[in-house]
Amino acid sequence: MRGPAMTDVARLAGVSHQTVSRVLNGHPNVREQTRLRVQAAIAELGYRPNRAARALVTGRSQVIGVVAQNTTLYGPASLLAALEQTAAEEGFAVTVGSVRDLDRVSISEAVERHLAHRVAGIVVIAPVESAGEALEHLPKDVPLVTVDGDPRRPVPLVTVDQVAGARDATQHLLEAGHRTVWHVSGPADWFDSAGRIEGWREALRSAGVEVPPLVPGDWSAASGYRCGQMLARMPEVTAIFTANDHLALGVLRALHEYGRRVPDEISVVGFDDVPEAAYFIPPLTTVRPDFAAVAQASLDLLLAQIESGAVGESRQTVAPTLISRQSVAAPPR
Amino acid sequence: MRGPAMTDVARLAGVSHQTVSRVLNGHPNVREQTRLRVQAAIAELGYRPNRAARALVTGRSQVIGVVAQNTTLYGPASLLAALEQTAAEEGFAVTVGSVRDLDRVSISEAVERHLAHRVAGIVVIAPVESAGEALEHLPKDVPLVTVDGDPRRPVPLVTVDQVAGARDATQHLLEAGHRTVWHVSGPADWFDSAGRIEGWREALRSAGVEVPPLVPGDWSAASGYRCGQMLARMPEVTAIFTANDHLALGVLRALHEYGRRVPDEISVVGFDDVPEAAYFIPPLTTVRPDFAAVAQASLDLLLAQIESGAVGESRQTVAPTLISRQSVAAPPR
DNA sequence: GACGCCGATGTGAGCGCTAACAATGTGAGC
DNA sequence: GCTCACATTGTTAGCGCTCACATCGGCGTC
Repeated sequence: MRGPAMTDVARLAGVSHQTVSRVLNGHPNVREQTRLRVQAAIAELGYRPNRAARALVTGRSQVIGVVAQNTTLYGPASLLAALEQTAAEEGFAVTVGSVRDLDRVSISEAVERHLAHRVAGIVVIAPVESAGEALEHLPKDVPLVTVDGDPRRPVPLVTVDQVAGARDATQHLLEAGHRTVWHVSGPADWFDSAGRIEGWREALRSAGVEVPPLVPGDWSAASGYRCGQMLARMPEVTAIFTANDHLALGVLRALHEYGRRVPDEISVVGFDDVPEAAYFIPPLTTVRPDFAAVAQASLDLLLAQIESGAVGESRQTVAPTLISRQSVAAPPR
Repeated sequence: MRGPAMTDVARLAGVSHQTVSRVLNGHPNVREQTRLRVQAAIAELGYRPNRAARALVTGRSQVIGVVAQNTTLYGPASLLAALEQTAAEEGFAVTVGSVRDLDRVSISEAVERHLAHRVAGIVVIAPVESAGEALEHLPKDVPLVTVDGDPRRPVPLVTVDQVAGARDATQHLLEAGHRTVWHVSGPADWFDSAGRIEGWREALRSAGVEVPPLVPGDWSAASGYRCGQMLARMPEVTAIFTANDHLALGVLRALHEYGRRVPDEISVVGFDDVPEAAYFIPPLTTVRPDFAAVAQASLDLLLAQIESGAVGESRQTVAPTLISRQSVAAPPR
């Protein structure tokens, strides 16, 4: 019942199994004619090399493990998909090890599970404070890259340039003529949140503008709605930058309920550019991170580590793009 | 550099490697005292069994392959996450093999890739017509379950009861007093679409009500917007059931632009209950599929096949729930 | 007290592959 | 014609594990 093995192919092609192995791995010193014969035999038998056997002998499988928490959120889901796509192009499979919490124990366990499978490398999507510590106490002998992780830790890191994105968004609102910009943030322990807050503050400060108090949310439309209910009743608020699009959606609804028109009275800018953002009421101006680029960069870093054997420490930042739609206008006079 | 192997543990515990194996696999005939000694040795060395070696000798790894197309969409992403969660509880890892198109060649390739890794079973998320054929021509010797696949094919299948969900949605609108219900559908080649269309038609027919022409969309908010622009200009339209929430979002925006108030003039019901649906303007009444239940059912079916060795043929249907919010009201008089 | 039985443990083989080395064949160079 | 270098192919030995079977005691039984 088991499929054909290398020896079966070898027998059919009239060569040794080692020659079959050489053909499979693109070894140079194989005569063209032999190669063709082997390939014909492979095709005839429908032979597929057994990855498990290869992994056993080489000590590494062509699999990359991804550790992530909530792959239902738009960001992580997009990233995961992009990672999978990119990995496939490089001949790697991806296994997901999702995790209930991003604390030290959970992450260690997920990583250990991946190690048991002898993955070639691990990508940890570790966007929160609590994950940072875990990463420094991991086995050092496996290639590892962090995505959206702690910028201060000495671990290879790829991340969207949150600060730049937030600065762009805030500046965009200031340039539209607003005296200042309010910010509905993500959860306090997320680096993404922190970066976006920093970019927002930076933009306001360098414009010499008063920095209003932070309005803390938690990524969800629900919390955006709650924050929006508050902001809607403050007449001095004319511009809001939310840490993601779903927060913006909640804010938009609250503003709508309070009869505050967007963008005539209040302008709103989001972050993420979820596919539906263009169909919010009104269409949302937002900042689009390039998940494909993040995935590519992560994989490049990982593959470099895998090939060199050295554990790197570089970090890469991917710049996001401001997508201008109709939720921003000049403030009412 | 390689971690400790079974023999290292055996040596430390003063037993044979086979006894270690027995402890690891929970074999009954091991003396308690021996078991403890072995476990102590495992802990001391930080030993992790090499899955690749086990996969090699057993011919099956504790991995489940998932084939899916677009894991960025809310439905597939949720399903994947649920599948991963459930599999982890059963001691299985999940590898994703995403696929550009759901045609026969792409699916076969993805399945073959999984087979090369000797996965224990495969879950194919195959919601479109073109995938159906591929599934009948797959190797029969690997446990396989289809999710949201072709109800007419003789393949194990788990699916959300689209028909029932759509019927509920439509009936809900009829009960609110609407004379009939229009439907913005998903793409024609998706089974989900077909089921929802069927449920909608069924509900209308059994209420003895005229069935209006179908308005075909493609899941996206963009197409919902286009359809909405058309429906907004038809005074006789008072109730719309859209095949998913994003379509509904597009429809809502179009209606808003045309000044048609929801739900005062027109009621709208969606499908999926995306987390933001409660924060649409107005909050969307929708149908919530139970992804966790689908994942559980798929895995149960798969594990049953894995254990029995037989390729099953059962199918399971998971009933969705209507979530009532504010986008539905009685029609204007 | 010899016998058989059963629970606990050890032994040897082999899963399918790659890495290292050995053994050919082939042609250039003298 | 013979040697040497090099390209091509074969041989052997595991990788770390499980499976099938062998072995070893201790127990109850007659």
